Amino acid sequence: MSDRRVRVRFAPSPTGPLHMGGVRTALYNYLFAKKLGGDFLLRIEDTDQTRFVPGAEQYIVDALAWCGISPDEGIGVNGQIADHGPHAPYRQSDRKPLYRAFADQLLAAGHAYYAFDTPEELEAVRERSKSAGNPNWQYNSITRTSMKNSLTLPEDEVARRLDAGDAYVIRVKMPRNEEVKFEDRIRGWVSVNTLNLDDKVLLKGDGMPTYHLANVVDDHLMEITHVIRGEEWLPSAPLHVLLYRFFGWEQPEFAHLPLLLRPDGNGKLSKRDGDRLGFPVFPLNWANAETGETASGYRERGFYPEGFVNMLAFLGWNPGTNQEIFSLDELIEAFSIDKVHKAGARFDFEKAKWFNQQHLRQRSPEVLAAEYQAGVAAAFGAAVDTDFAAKALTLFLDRSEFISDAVHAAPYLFAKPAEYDSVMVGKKWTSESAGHLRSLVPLWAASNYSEPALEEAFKAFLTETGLGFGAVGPVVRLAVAGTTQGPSIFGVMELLGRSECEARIEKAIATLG
RNA sequence: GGCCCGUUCGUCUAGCGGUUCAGGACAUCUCCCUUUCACGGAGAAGAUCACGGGUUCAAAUCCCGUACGGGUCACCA
Repeated sequence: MSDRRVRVRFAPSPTGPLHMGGVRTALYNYLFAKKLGGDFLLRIEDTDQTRFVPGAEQYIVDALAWCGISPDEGIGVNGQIADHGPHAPYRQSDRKPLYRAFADQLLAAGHAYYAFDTPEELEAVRERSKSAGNPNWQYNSITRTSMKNSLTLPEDEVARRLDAGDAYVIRVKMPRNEEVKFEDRIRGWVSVNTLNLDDKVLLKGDGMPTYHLANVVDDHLMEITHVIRGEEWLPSAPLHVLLYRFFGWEQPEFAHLPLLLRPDGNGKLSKRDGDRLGFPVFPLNWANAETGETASGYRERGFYPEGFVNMLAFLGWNPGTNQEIFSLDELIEAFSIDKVHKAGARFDFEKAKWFNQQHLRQRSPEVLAAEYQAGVAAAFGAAVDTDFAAKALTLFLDRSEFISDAVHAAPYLFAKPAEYDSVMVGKKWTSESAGHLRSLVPLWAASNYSEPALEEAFKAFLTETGLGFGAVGPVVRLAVAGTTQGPSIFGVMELLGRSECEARIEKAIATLG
Protein backbone atom coordinates (compact mmCIF):
# COMPACT_ATOMS: atom_id res chain seq x y z
CA MET A 1 0.00 0.00 0.00
CA SER A 2 3.05 2.18 0.19
CA ASP A 3 2.69 3.83 -3.18
CA ARG A 4 -1.08 4.05 -3.25
CA ARG A 5 -2.61 7.48 -3.08
CA VAL A 6 -3.49 8.24 0.53
CA ARG A 7 -7.22 8.14 1.11
CA VAL A 8 -8.88 8.44 4.49
CA ARG A 9 -12.43 8.74 5.59
CA PHE A 10 -14.49 10.06 8.42
CA ALA A 11 -17.51 7.83 8.81
CA PRO A 12 -19.93 9.06 11.44
CA SER A 13 -23.28 7.61 12.26
CA PRO A 14 -26.05 10.20 11.97
CA THR A 15 -27.62 9.37 15.31
CA GLY A 16 -27.38 12.89 16.65
CA PRO A 17 -25.09 15.89 16.59
CA LEU A 18 -21.42 15.27 16.11
CA HIS A 19 -19.58 15.92 19.33
CA MET A 20 -16.15 17.45 19.69
CA GLY A 21 -14.44 14.09 19.90
CA GLY A 22 -15.91 13.23 16.54
CA VAL A 23 -14.77 16.53 15.12
CA ARG A 24 -11.27 15.83 16.32
CA THR A 25 -11.30 12.43 14.64
CA ALA A 26 -12.41 14.12 11.42
CA LEU A 27 -9.73 16.76 11.88
CA TYR A 28 -6.92 14.23 12.32
CA ASN A 29 -8.10 12.37 9.25
CA TYR A 30 -8.22 15.59 7.30
CA LEU A 31 -4.79 16.76 8.47
CA PHE A 32 -3.28 13.38 7.72
CA ALA A 33 -4.70 13.33 4.20
CA LYS A 34 -3.83 16.90 3.34
CA LYS A 35 -0.32 16.59 4.71
CA LEU A 36 0.26 13.66 2.41
CA GLY A 37 -1.56 15.13 -0.56
CA GLY A 38 -4.34 12.58 -0.29
CA ASP A 39 -8.12 12.54 -0.20
CA PHE A 40 -10.46 13.00 2.71
CA LEU A 41 -13.89 11.45 2.34
CA LEU A 42 -17.04 11.76 4.37
CA ARG A 43 -19.18 8.65 4.45
CA ILE A 44 -22.42 8.32 6.35
CA GLU A 45 -22.81 5.08 8.27
CA ASP A 46 -26.53 4.84 8.78
CA THR A 47 -27.01 1.10 8.76
CA ASP A 48 -29.04 1.20 11.94
CA GLN A 49 -32.38 2.38 10.74
CA THR A 50 -33.80 2.42 14.22
CA ARG A 51 -31.48 5.18 15.27
CA PHE A 52 -32.14 7.61 12.50
CA VAL A 53 -32.22 11.19 13.77
CA PRO A 54 -33.59 13.87 11.47
CA GLY A 55 -31.14 16.65 10.86
CA ALA A 56 -28.12 14.79 12.12
CA GLU A 57 -26.58 14.39 8.70
CA GLN A 58 -27.07 18.05 7.91
CA TYR A 59 -25.51 18.86 11.25
CA ILE A 60 -22.42 16.79 10.52
CA VAL A 61 -21.95 18.47 7.16
CA ASP A 62 -22.49 21.93 8.63
CA ALA A 63 -20.16 21.30 11.53
CA LEU A 64 -17.30 20.14 9.34
CA ALA A 65 -17.89 23.04 6.96
CA TRP A 66 -17.73 25.49 9.84
CA CYS A 67 -14.44 24.00 10.97
CA GLY A 68 -13.00 24.24 7.50
CA ILE A 69 -12.62 20.49 7.28
CA SER A 70 -13.85 20.04 3.73
CA PRO A 71 -14.35 16.60 2.22
CA ASP A 72 -12.86 15.97 -1.21
CA GLU A 73 -15.30 13.21 -1.83
CA GLY A 74 -18.43 11.64 -0.44
CA ILE A 75 -21.14 13.57 1.33
CA GLY A 76 -20.65 17.21 2.23
CA VAL A 77 -18.39 18.34 -0.58
CA ASN A 78 -18.72 22.12 -0.72
CA GLY A 79 -21.01 21.86 2.26
CA GLN A 80 -23.71 20.16 0.24
CA ILE A 81 -25.69 17.11 1.27
CA ALA A 82 -25.12 15.21 -1.90
CA ASP A 83 -23.05 12.34 -3.19
CA HIS A 84 -19.92 13.50 -4.87
CA GLY A 85 -17.30 11.23 -6.32
CA PRO A 86 -16.61 8.05 -8.23
CA HIS A 87 -17.71 5.69 -5.48
CA ALA A 88 -21.20 7.07 -4.96
CA PRO A 89 -23.41 6.56 -3.16
CA TYR A 90 -21.62 7.40 0.09
CA ARG A 91 -24.51 6.81 2.42
CA GLN A 92 -24.58 3.20 3.53
CA SER A 93 -28.34 2.94 3.52
CA ASP A 94 -28.15 3.83 -0.17
CA ARG A 95 -25.56 1.13 -0.65
CA LYS A 96 -27.66 -1.60 0.94
CA PRO A 97 -28.04 -3.79 -2.20
CA LEU A 98 -24.33 -4.05 -2.59
CA TYR A 99 -23.37 -5.70 0.68
CA ARG A 100 -25.27 -8.94 0.18
CA ALA A 101 -22.87 -10.21 -2.48
CA PHE A 102 -19.97 -9.77 -0.11
CA ALA A 103 -21.71 -11.65 2.63
CA ASP A 104 -22.40 -14.40 0.10
CA GLN A 105 -18.74 -14.49 -0.80
CA LEU A 106 -17.87 -15.15 2.82
CA LEU A 107 -20.63 -17.73 3.04
CA ALA A 108 -19.30 -19.55 0.00
CA ALA A 109 -15.78 -19.55 1.35
CA GLY A 110 -16.90 -20.97 4.67
CA HIS A 111 -16.02 -17.84 6.63
CA ALA A 112 -19.61 -17.06 7.48
CA TYR A 113 -22.84 -18.90 8.11
CA TYR A 114 -26.58 -18.42 8.45
CA ALA A 115 -27.98 -18.15 11.93
CA PHE A 116 -31.69 -18.52 12.55
CA ASP A 117 -31.80 -17.79 16.24
CA THR A 118 -34.36 -15.12 16.98
CA PRO A 119 -33.54 -12.10 19.10
CA GLU A 120 -35.82 -13.55 21.77
CA GLU A 121 -33.96 -16.84 21.77
CA LEU A 122 -30.64 -15.08 22.04
CA GLU A 123 -31.98 -12.98 24.85
CA ALA A 124 -33.13 -16.12 26.64
CA VAL A 125 -29.76 -17.80 26.25
CA ARG A 126 -28.04 -14.75 27.63
CA GLU A 127 -30.40 -14.61 30.57
CA ARG A 128 -29.85 -18.26 31.35
CA SER A 129 -26.12 -17.81 31.09
CA LYS A 130 -26.20 -14.84 33.36
CA SER A 131 -28.09 -16.63 36.09
CA ALA A 132 -25.61 -19.48 35.72
CA GLY A 133 -22.87 -17.06 36.65
CA ASN A 134 -21.61 -16.06 33.23
CA PRO A 135 -22.49 -12.39 32.73
CA ASN A 136 -21.66 -12.21 29.09
CA TRP A 137 -22.51 -15.03 26.90
CA GLN A 138 -21.07 -14.92 23.42
CA TYR A 139 -22.07 -16.47 20.15
CA ASN A 140 -18.70 -18.04 19.39
CA SER A 141 -16.87 -21.09 18.16
CA ILE A 142 -18.06 -23.08 21.15
CA THR A 143 -21.60 -21.91 21.71
CA ARG A 144 -22.55 -21.86 18.04
CA THR A 145 -22.59 -25.66 18.07
CA SER A 146 -25.70 -25.56 20.19
CA MET A 147 -27.49 -22.82 18.33
CA LYS A 148 -29.72 -22.85 15.30
CA ASN A 149 -27.51 -22.15 12.34
CA SER A 150 -26.32 -23.56 9.06
CA LEU A 151 -23.43 -25.22 10.86
CA THR A 152 -25.66 -27.28 13.14
CA LEU A 153 -28.87 -27.72 11.18
CA PRO A 154 -29.14 -30.37 8.46
CA GLU A 155 -28.48 -29.02 4.99
CA ASP A 156 -32.01 -29.64 3.76
CA GLU A 157 -33.52 -27.88 6.74
CA VAL A 158 -31.32 -24.88 6.13
CA ALA A 159 -32.45 -24.86 2.49
CA ARG A 160 -36.05 -25.23 3.59
CA ARG A 161 -35.83 -22.34 6.04
CA LEU A 162 -34.16 -20.15 3.47
CA ASP A 163 -36.80 -20.99 0.89
CA ALA A 164 -39.57 -20.40 3.38
CA GLY A 165 -38.20 -16.96 4.06
CA ASP A 166 -37.37 -17.59 7.70
CA ALA A 167 -35.63 -14.70 9.35
CA TYR A 168 -31.89 -15.10 9.65
CA VAL A 169 -28.65 -13.20 10.04
CA ILE A 170 -25.27 -13.97 8.60
CA ARG A 171 -22.50 -14.36 11.13
CA VAL A 172 -18.76 -14.47 10.72
CA LYS A 173 -17.27 -17.86 11.52
CA MET A 174 -14.49 -16.92 13.87
CA PRO A 175 -11.48 -19.24 13.72
CA ARG A 176 -11.05 -21.33 16.82
CA ASN A 177 -7.68 -20.42 18.22
CA GLU A 178 -5.65 -18.03 16.25
CA GLU A 179 -3.53 -15.04 17.12
CA VAL A 180 -4.58 -11.97 15.15
CA LYS A 181 -1.97 -9.25 15.01
CA PHE A 182 -1.80 -5.90 13.37
CA GLU A 183 0.42 -2.89 13.73
CA ASP A 184 -1.48 0.16 14.85
CA ARG A 185 0.10 3.39 13.71
CA ILE A 186 -0.30 4.89 17.16
CA ARG A 187 -0.18 1.91 19.48
CA GLY A 188 2.28 -0.41 17.81
CA TRP A 189 1.60 -4.12 17.65
CA VAL A 190 -1.77 -5.21 18.96
CA SER A 191 -2.47 -8.88 19.33
CA VAL A 192 -5.66 -10.75 20.20
CA ASN A 193 -6.53 -14.42 20.20
CA THR A 194 -9.69 -15.37 18.31
CA LEU A 195 -10.67 -17.34 21.40
CA ASN A 196 -11.77 -14.00 22.80
CA LEU A 197 -13.64 -12.92 19.71
CA ASP A 198 -17.22 -13.82 18.91
CA ASP A 199 -19.16 -14.62 15.76
CA LYS A 200 -20.34 -11.09 15.08
CA VAL A 201 -23.37 -10.54 12.94
CA LEU A 202 -22.34 -9.32 9.50
CA LEU A 203 -25.70 -9.02 7.80
CA LYS A 204 -28.74 -8.23 9.91
CA GLY A 205 -32.24 -9.61 9.67
CA ASP A 206 -33.38 -6.57 7.74
CA GLY A 207 -30.74 -7.15 5.10
CA MET A 208 -28.62 -4.30 6.27
CA PRO A 209 -24.98 -4.93 7.02
CA THR A 210 -23.63 -4.24 10.47
CA TYR A 211 -20.88 -1.72 10.94
CA HIS A 212 -18.22 -4.39 10.63
CA LEU A 213 -19.20 -5.62 7.21
CA ALA A 214 -20.20 -2.28 5.75
CA ASN A 215 -17.11 -0.58 7.04
CA VAL A 216 -14.66 -3.12 5.68
CA VAL A 217 -16.44 -3.45 2.34
CA ASP A 218 -16.74 0.28 1.83
CA ASP A 219 -13.21 1.03 2.92
CA HIS A 220 -12.01 -1.49 0.39
CA LEU A 221 -14.27 -0.31 -2.41
CA MET A 222 -13.44 3.30 -1.73
CA GLU A 223 -9.73 2.50 -1.70
CA ILE A 224 -9.18 3.74 1.82
CA THR A 225 -5.52 3.39 2.78
CA HIS A 226 -5.65 4.48 6.42
CA VAL A 227 -8.36 3.95 8.97
CA ILE A 228 -8.04 6.64 11.62
CA ARG A 229 -10.74 6.36 14.26
CA GLY A 230 -11.38 6.48 17.98
CA GLU A 231 -9.95 4.03 20.45
CA GLU A 232 -13.38 2.61 21.13
CA TRP A 233 -12.92 0.67 17.89
CA LEU A 234 -9.75 -1.04 18.96
CA PRO A 235 -11.48 -4.14 20.34
CA SER A 236 -13.17 -4.83 17.02
CA ALA A 237 -10.15 -4.10 14.87
CA PRO A 238 -9.02 -7.75 14.93
CA LEU A 239 -12.36 -8.74 13.42
CA HIS A 240 -11.83 -6.22 10.67
CA VAL A 241 -8.34 -7.50 10.04
CA LEU A 242 -9.77 -10.99 9.72
CA LEU A 243 -12.43 -9.82 7.29
CA TYR A 244 -9.82 -8.24 5.03
CA ARG A 245 -7.99 -11.53 5.12
CA PHE A 246 -11.12 -13.56 4.36
CA PHE A 247 -11.90 -11.34 1.40
CA GLY A 248 -8.31 -11.47 0.23
CA TRP A 249 -8.08 -7.72 0.31
CA GLU A 250 -5.21 -5.49 1.17
CA GLN A 251 -5.70 -4.23 4.69
CA PRO A 252 -5.50 -0.50 5.34
CA GLU A 253 -3.26 0.83 8.06
CA PHE A 254 -4.99 1.40 11.37
CA ALA A 255 -4.54 4.28 13.77
CA HIS A 256 -6.69 4.29 16.90
CA LEU A 257 -6.93 7.72 18.47
CA PRO A 258 -6.89 8.33 22.22
CA LEU A 259 -10.22 9.33 23.73
CA LEU A 260 -11.29 12.73 24.95
CA LEU A 261 -11.93 12.51 28.68
CA ARG A 262 -14.24 14.50 30.87
CA PRO A 263 -12.58 17.29 32.86
CA ASP A 264 -14.23 16.08 36.03
CA GLY A 265 -14.13 12.55 37.36
CA ASN A 266 -13.69 9.72 34.93
CA GLY A 267 -14.79 8.46 31.61
CA LYS A 268 -14.85 9.67 28.09
CA LEU A 269 -16.52 12.85 27.07
CA SER A 270 -19.95 11.96 25.81
CA LYS A 271 -22.81 13.69 24.11
CA ARG A 272 -24.87 13.31 27.22
CA ASP A 273 -22.45 15.49 29.13
CA GLY A 274 -24.09 18.33 27.26
CA ASP A 275 -23.75 21.63 29.02
CA ARG A 276 -23.75 20.01 32.43
CA LEU A 277 -20.03 20.52 32.79
CA GLY A 278 -20.19 24.21 31.94
CA PHE A 279 -18.95 24.11 28.38
CA PRO A 280 -20.27 22.97 25.02
CA VAL A 281 -19.51 19.48 23.76
CA PHE A 282 -20.80 20.23 20.29
CA PRO A 283 -19.33 22.37 17.53
CA LEU A 284 -22.67 24.00 16.74
CA ASN A 285 -25.90 24.44 18.64
CA TRP A 286 -28.13 21.42 18.43
CA ALA A 287 -31.85 21.72 18.94
CA ASN A 288 -33.15 18.42 20.19
CA ALA A 289 -36.50 17.92 18.51
CA GLU A 290 -37.69 15.44 21.13
CA THR A 291 -36.86 17.27 24.30
CA GLY A 292 -37.08 20.75 22.86
CA GLU A 293 -33.78 21.55 24.51
CA THR A 294 -30.87 23.15 22.76
CA ALA A 295 -27.37 21.91 23.46
CA SER A 296 -24.87 24.69 23.04
CA GLY A 297 -22.14 24.74 20.45
CA TYR A 298 -18.74 26.31 20.28
CA ARG A 299 -19.75 28.49 17.38
CA GLU A 300 -22.62 30.06 19.27
CA ARG A 301 -20.50 30.26 22.40
CA GLY A 302 -18.34 32.68 20.45
CA PHE A 303 -15.48 30.49 19.32
CA TYR A 304 -13.84 30.99 16.00
CA PRO A 305 -13.44 27.83 13.98
CA GLU A 306 -9.70 28.53 13.97
CA GLY A 307 -9.57 28.57 17.74
CA PHE A 308 -11.80 25.55 18.13
CA VAL A 309 -9.83 23.51 15.61
CA ASN A 310 -6.49 24.59 17.05
CA MET A 311 -7.63 23.58 20.50
CA LEU A 312 -8.91 20.20 19.29
CA ALA A 313 -5.71 19.48 17.42
CA PHE A 314 -3.75 19.83 20.64
CA LEU A 315 -5.93 17.39 22.52
CA GLY A 316 -3.79 14.33 21.93
CA TRP A 317 -1.25 15.72 19.53
CA ASN A 318 1.69 18.06 19.78
CA PRO A 319 4.13 19.19 17.09
CA GLY A 320 7.09 18.67 19.37
CA THR A 321 7.99 22.35 19.32
CA ASN A 322 6.83 25.15 21.59
CA GLN A 323 4.52 26.63 19.01
CA GLU A 324 0.90 26.28 20.04
CA ILE A 325 -0.99 28.67 17.82
CA PHE A 326 -1.65 27.25 14.39
CA SER A 327 -3.89 28.00 11.47
CA LEU A 328 -5.50 25.05 9.71
CA ASP A 329 -2.88 25.22 6.97
CA GLU A 330 -0.10 25.32 9.51
CA LEU A 331 -1.61 22.32 11.26
CA ILE A 332 -1.58 20.43 7.99
CA GLU A 333 2.06 21.29 7.54
CA ALA A 334 3.03 20.29 11.06
CA PHE A 335 0.82 17.26 11.53
CA SER A 336 2.21 13.81 11.98
CA ILE A 337 0.17 10.82 13.06
CA ASP A 338 3.25 9.43 14.79
CA LYS A 339 3.16 12.29 17.23
CA VAL A 340 -0.33 11.48 18.42
CA HIS A 341 -0.35 10.65 22.10
CA LYS A 342 -1.44 7.23 23.30
CA ALA A 343 -3.28 8.16 26.46
CA GLY A 344 -6.66 9.84 26.67
CA ALA A 345 -6.74 13.61 26.98
CA ARG A 346 -8.74 15.33 29.66
CA PHE A 347 -10.46 18.34 28.22
CA ASP A 348 -9.89 21.74 29.79
CA PHE A 349 -12.24 24.56 28.87
CA GLU A 350 -9.92 27.24 30.26
CA LYS A 351 -7.26 26.33 27.79
CA ALA A 352 -9.84 26.12 25.04
CA LYS A 353 -10.73 29.74 25.69
CA TRP A 354 -7.09 30.71 25.65
CA PHE A 355 -6.73 29.26 22.18
CA ASN A 356 -9.62 31.36 21.01
CA GLN A 357 -8.15 34.46 22.59
CA GLN A 358 -4.93 33.93 20.67
CA HIS A 359 -6.81 33.65 17.41
CA LEU A 360 -8.93 36.65 18.27
CA ARG A 361 -5.78 38.73 18.42
CA GLN A 362 -4.59 37.47 15.09
CA ARG A 363 -7.60 38.74 13.22
CA SER A 364 -7.40 41.84 11.12
CA PRO A 365 -8.84 45.08 12.54
CA GLU A 366 -11.29 45.30 9.67
CA VAL A 367 -12.73 41.87 10.29
CA LEU A 368 -12.91 42.48 14.02
CA ALA A 369 -14.66 45.79 13.51
CA ALA A 370 -17.28 44.17 11.34
CA GLU A 371 -17.80 41.43 13.91
CA TYR A 372 -18.07 43.98 16.64
CA GLN A 373 -20.66 45.94 14.69
CA ALA A 374 -22.70 42.81 14.15
CA GLY A 375 -22.39 41.89 17.81
CA VAL A 376 -23.52 45.30 18.98
CA ALA A 377 -26.47 45.26 16.63
CA ALA A 378 -27.52 41.85 17.90
CA ALA A 379 -26.98 42.58 21.58
CA PHE A 380 -28.10 46.17 21.88
CA GLY A 381 -29.89 46.91 18.66
CA ALA A 382 -27.46 49.72 18.14
CA ALA A 383 -25.81 50.67 14.89
CA VAL A 384 -22.26 51.92 15.17
CA ASP A 385 -19.97 52.97 12.39
CA THR A 386 -16.64 51.43 11.57
CA ASP A 387 -14.64 54.15 13.26
CA PHE A 388 -16.56 53.70 16.45
CA ALA A 389 -16.07 49.94 16.28
CA ALA A 390 -12.34 50.29 15.66
CA LYS A 391 -11.94 52.72 18.54
CA ALA A 392 -14.00 50.60 20.89
CA LEU A 393 -11.88 47.60 20.03
CA THR A 394 -8.65 49.41 20.88
CA LEU A 395 -10.23 49.88 24.29
CA PHE A 396 -11.78 46.47 24.84
CA LEU A 397 -10.01 43.86 22.73
CA ASP A 398 -7.17 43.38 25.21
CA ARG A 399 -9.54 42.18 27.84
CA SER A 400 -11.47 39.81 25.61
CA GLU A 401 -11.29 36.13 24.85
CA PHE A 402 -14.18 36.38 22.42
CA ILE A 403 -15.41 39.23 20.31
CA SER A 404 -18.59 38.98 22.32
CA ASP A 405 -16.61 39.87 25.44
CA ALA A 406 -15.72 43.17 23.84
CA VAL A 407 -19.35 43.74 22.95
CA HIS A 408 -20.79 42.83 26.33
CA ALA A 409 -18.05 44.42 28.39
CA ALA A 410 -19.55 47.83 27.79
CA PRO A 411 -23.30 48.06 27.48
CA TYR A 412 -22.80 51.61 28.71
CA LEU A 413 -21.47 52.56 25.31
CA PHE A 414 -24.99 52.17 23.98
CA ALA A 415 -27.21 53.32 26.81
CA LYS A 416 -26.90 55.54 29.82
CA PRO A 417 -26.08 53.62 32.97
CA ALA A 418 -29.30 52.29 34.43
CA GLU A 419 -27.70 52.05 37.83
CA TYR A 420 -24.46 52.91 39.54
CA ASP A 421 -22.21 50.41 41.27
CA SER A 422 -23.49 50.93 44.80
CA VAL A 423 -20.38 49.67 46.55
CA MET A 424 -18.14 52.04 44.65
CA VAL A 425 -20.62 54.87 45.02
CA GLY A 426 -20.45 54.33 48.75
CA LYS A 427 -16.67 54.42 48.68
CA LYS A 428 -16.01 57.16 46.19
CA TRP A 429 -19.03 59.40 45.74
CA THR A 430 -18.84 62.22 48.28
CA SER A 431 -20.72 65.41 48.85
CA GLU A 432 -18.06 67.12 46.80
CA SER A 433 -18.31 64.85 43.79
CA ALA A 434 -21.08 66.72 42.04
CA GLY A 435 -19.11 69.93 42.37
CA HIS A 436 -16.00 68.38 40.87
CA LEU A 437 -17.96 67.12 37.92
CA ARG A 438 -19.59 70.47 37.38
CA SER A 439 -16.17 72.06 37.31
CA LEU A 440 -14.88 69.52 34.84
CA VAL A 441 -17.70 69.80 32.34
CA PRO A 442 -16.70 73.19 30.94
CA LEU A 443 -12.99 72.30 30.97
CA TRP A 444 -13.73 69.27 28.82
CA ALA A 445 -16.12 71.18 26.67
CA ALA A 446 -13.30 73.53 25.81
CA SER A 447 -11.20 70.59 24.54
CA ASN A 448 -11.72 68.70 21.30
CA TYR A 449 -13.08 65.77 23.32
CA SER A 450 -10.36 63.38 22.23
CA GLU A 451 -8.99 60.89 24.69
CA PRO A 452 -5.66 62.65 25.26
CA ALA A 453 -7.28 66.08 25.47
CA LEU A 454 -9.83 64.91 27.97
CA GLU A 455 -7.16 63.32 30.07
CA GLU A 456 -4.97 66.40 29.87
CA ALA A 457 -7.80 68.63 30.97
CA PHE A 458 -8.59 66.28 33.81
CA LYS A 459 -5.02 66.27 35.03
CA ALA A 460 -4.83 70.02 34.83
CA PHE A 461 -7.90 70.13 37.02
CA LEU A 462 -6.27 67.85 39.55
CA THR A 463 -3.16 69.95 39.62
CA GLU A 464 -5.14 73.11 40.07
CA THR A 465 -7.32 71.77 42.84
CA GLY A 466 -4.68 69.62 44.48
CA LEU A 467 -7.02 66.65 44.35
CA GLY A 468 -5.76 63.10 43.84
CA PHE A 469 -6.65 60.98 40.85
CA GLY A 470 -8.24 58.44 43.14
CA ALA A 471 -10.62 61.01 44.54
CA VAL A 472 -12.12 62.13 41.26
CA GLY A 473 -11.29 59.49 38.64
CA PRO A 474 -13.68 56.86 39.96
CA VAL A 475 -16.37 59.50 40.25
CA VAL A 476 -16.04 60.29 36.57
CA ARG A 477 -16.22 56.60 35.78
CA LEU A 478 -19.33 56.14 37.86
CA ALA A 479 -21.03 59.09 36.27
CA VAL A 480 -20.23 58.11 32.72
CA ALA A 481 -20.22 54.33 32.85
CA GLY A 482 -21.90 53.38 36.10
CA THR A 483 -18.91 51.23 37.01
CA THR A 484 -15.34 51.89 38.06
CA GLN A 485 -13.89 49.08 35.99
CA GLY A 486 -12.82 49.12 32.40
CA PRO A 487 -10.40 50.79 30.06
CA SER A 488 -9.44 54.45 30.03
CA ILE A 489 -12.54 56.46 30.89
CA PHE A 490 -11.33 59.22 28.59
CA GLY A 491 -11.34 56.82 25.70
CA VAL A 492 -14.89 55.91 26.57
CA MET A 493 -15.83 59.58 26.77
CA GLU A 494 -14.35 60.25 23.37
CA LEU A 495 -16.47 57.46 21.95
CA LEU A 496 -19.59 58.75 23.64
CA GLY A 497 -19.07 62.34 22.58
CA ARG A 498 -19.59 65.56 24.41
CA SER A 499 -23.34 65.92 24.60
CA GLU A 500 -23.83 62.34 25.74
CA CYS A 501 -21.16 62.69 28.39
CA GLU A 502 -22.63 65.90 29.68
CA ALA A 503 -26.07 64.38 29.80
CA ARG A 504 -24.74 61.41 31.75
CA ILE A 505 -22.95 63.62 34.20
CA GLU A 506 -26.15 65.58 34.78
CA LYS A 507 -28.07 62.39 35.28
CA ALA A 508 -25.54 61.07 37.75
CA ILE A 509 -25.58 64.26 39.73
CA ALA A 510 -29.34 64.21 39.76
CA THR A 511 -29.39 60.60 40.87
CA LEU A 512 -26.51 60.46 43.33
CA GLY A 513 -26.58 63.98 44.58
C1' G B 1 -15.69 -10.23 35.28
C1' G B 2 -13.01 -11.62 30.17
C1' C B 3 -10.21 -9.22 26.49
C1' C B 4 -7.60 -4.90 24.77
C1' C B 5 -5.26 -0.13 25.57
C1' G B 6 -3.01 3.33 28.70
C1' U B 7 -0.07 5.75 33.19
C1' U B 8 5.64 12.51 32.93
C1' C B 9 3.70 19.07 37.23
C1' G B 10 -3.82 20.21 39.01
C1' U B 11 -4.60 19.99 33.23
C1' C B 12 -2.60 19.52 27.91
C1' U B 13 2.08 17.89 26.87
C1' A B 14 8.04 17.79 25.37
C1' G B 15 11.12 13.80 26.10
C1' C B 16 12.21 8.27 21.92
C1' G B 17 19.37 4.97 26.73
C1' G B 18 23.77 9.49 28.53
C1' U B 19 24.00 16.90 26.95
C1' U B 20 17.34 16.79 31.74
C1' C B 21 18.11 16.09 39.93
C1' A B 22 12.81 16.52 33.38
C1' G B 23 11.34 21.68 29.06
C1' G B 24 6.81 24.50 27.31
C1' A B 25 1.55 25.98 27.67
C1' C B 26 -3.22 26.60 30.61
C1' A B 27 -4.59 27.31 35.61
C1' U B 28 -2.48 29.21 40.58
C1' C B 29 0.63 32.79 43.34
C1' U B 30 4.15 37.18 43.60
C1' C B 31 6.16 41.58 41.67
C1' C B 32 6.32 45.40 37.71
C1' C B 33 3.19 48.25 34.39
C1' U B 34 -1.72 50.64 35.14
C1' U B 35 -3.99 55.59 40.86
C1' U B 36 -9.66 50.99 38.12
C1' C B 37 -10.33 46.13 35.55
C1' A B 38 -7.82 43.56 32.04
C1' C B 39 -3.65 43.07 28.65
C1' G B 40 1.57 42.88 28.74
C1' G B 41 6.43 41.93 31.24
C1' A B 42 9.37 39.45 35.08
C1' G B 43 9.36 35.63 38.51
C1' A B 44 7.62 31.67 41.96
C1' A B 45 5.48 27.31 43.12
C1' G B 46 4.21 22.73 41.03
C1' A B 47 6.29 15.76 38.43
C1' U B 48 11.37 11.33 43.53
C1' C B 49 8.60 10.51 35.39
C1' A B 50 2.06 5.18 39.08
C1' C B 51 4.68 1.31 42.08
C1' G B 52 8.11 -2.96 42.37
C1' G B 53 11.63 -5.77 40.07
C1' G B 54 15.05 -6.53 36.22
C1' U B 55 18.52 -5.41 31.54
C1' U B 56 22.66 -1.82 31.06
C1' C B 57 28.68 1.41 32.67
C1' A B 58 24.08 4.48 32.28
C1' A B 59 16.55 4.27 32.16
C1' A B 60 11.26 8.81 32.33
C1' U B 61 13.18 6.31 28.05
C1' C B 62 14.08 -1.24 27.06
C1' C B 63 11.79 -5.94 29.55
C1' C B 64 8.56 -8.32 33.35
C1' G B 65 5.08 -7.97 37.29
C1' U B 66 1.60 -5.18 40.37
C1' A B 67 -1.67 -1.17 41.10
C1' C B 68 -4.74 2.28 39.14
C1' G B 69 -7.40 4.44 34.97
C1' G B 70 -9.89 3.84 30.36
C1' G B 71 -12.22 1.22 26.30
C1' U B 72 -15.02 -2.94 24.82
C1' C B 73 -17.90 -7.20 25.30
C1' A B 74 -25.84 -6.04 20.80
C1' C B 75 -29.33 -8.30 14.55
C1' C B 76 -25.54 0.17 17.83
C1' A B 77 -22.13 2.50 15.52
